[in-house]
Amino acid sequence: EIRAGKLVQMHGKLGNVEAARAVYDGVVDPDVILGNIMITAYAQNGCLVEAAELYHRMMAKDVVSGTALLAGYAQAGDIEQAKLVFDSLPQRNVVTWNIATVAYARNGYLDEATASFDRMPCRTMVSWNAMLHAFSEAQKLGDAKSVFDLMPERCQVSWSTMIEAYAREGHLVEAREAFARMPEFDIVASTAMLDGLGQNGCLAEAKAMFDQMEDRDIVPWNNLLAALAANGEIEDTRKLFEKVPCRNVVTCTAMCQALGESGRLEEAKQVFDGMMDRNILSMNAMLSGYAQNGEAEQAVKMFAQLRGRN
RNA sequence: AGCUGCGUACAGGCACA
Repeated sequence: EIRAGKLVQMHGKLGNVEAARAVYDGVVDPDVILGNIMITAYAQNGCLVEAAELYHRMMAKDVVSGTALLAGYAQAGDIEQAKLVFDSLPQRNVVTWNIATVAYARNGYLDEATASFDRMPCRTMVSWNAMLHAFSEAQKLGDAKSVFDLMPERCQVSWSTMIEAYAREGHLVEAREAFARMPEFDIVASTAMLDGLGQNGCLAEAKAMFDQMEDRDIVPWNNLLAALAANGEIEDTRKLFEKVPCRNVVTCTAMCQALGESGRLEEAKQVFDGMMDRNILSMNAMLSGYAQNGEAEQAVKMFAQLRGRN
């Protein structure tokens, strides 16, 4: 039964709801946890009707069942339904409250998010981090700082969120200071710092930060690439692009965009054609490349393709 | 009772903005 759970979960994560359901249906007497995994699989893929139906049909439910359903509506941005579900739940725990708080914040209801946070019976580190991030996103630096200072304890997520909040408002002094005060190294915090430096024109410092990083994943590469491109250093951008160990859509889209903006349409096209998986954003980059270089016809074609995807 | 663990739900960095 544990293996069935893993399977259902895996199919759900890959977006294959039918396969998940098939495995679930093959289990004779599914227990609560398996049912919860199935609800999650539905919820994460936007199958909210099915998720709700399963929830209501399940004989044995626990607090996770309802919370998983709530998470589905929250993720879909359906605040109304999410609120209805939240109010109807027989039990709520701190995760339930966290999801409600984040759901409000993500959909622009910052006051409701704050109210939810304030009304929570108890808070975990996740609750505090979520609130911190909510203020950061809403560009309420002062509130973010208050949350950060009031938190009973801070983890790496807290620090990187705070650094990002500073950097996004251009408060590099504070960002650097927070970064220096962090107890241990963290890849995400370093990357946030690097990006902040790059976005605010401190190219040399961003480079230095990049060189200092020991375990870089793709994101710092992409950030440095963006910083170079924003500085108009198209040659260096191109050189760096060649060196990126395993490029992803973001890398290629940024490169394509930069090449288009600098009038190198042929190269932009090459990068675009070499991309493994294109999405709306990469197509949009190519489209604006055509548009900016007077290729109206190609631009229109790309636009048609882009619409075909929706 | 206490401690420890678990197959399930929640928070941080990149391209368009």
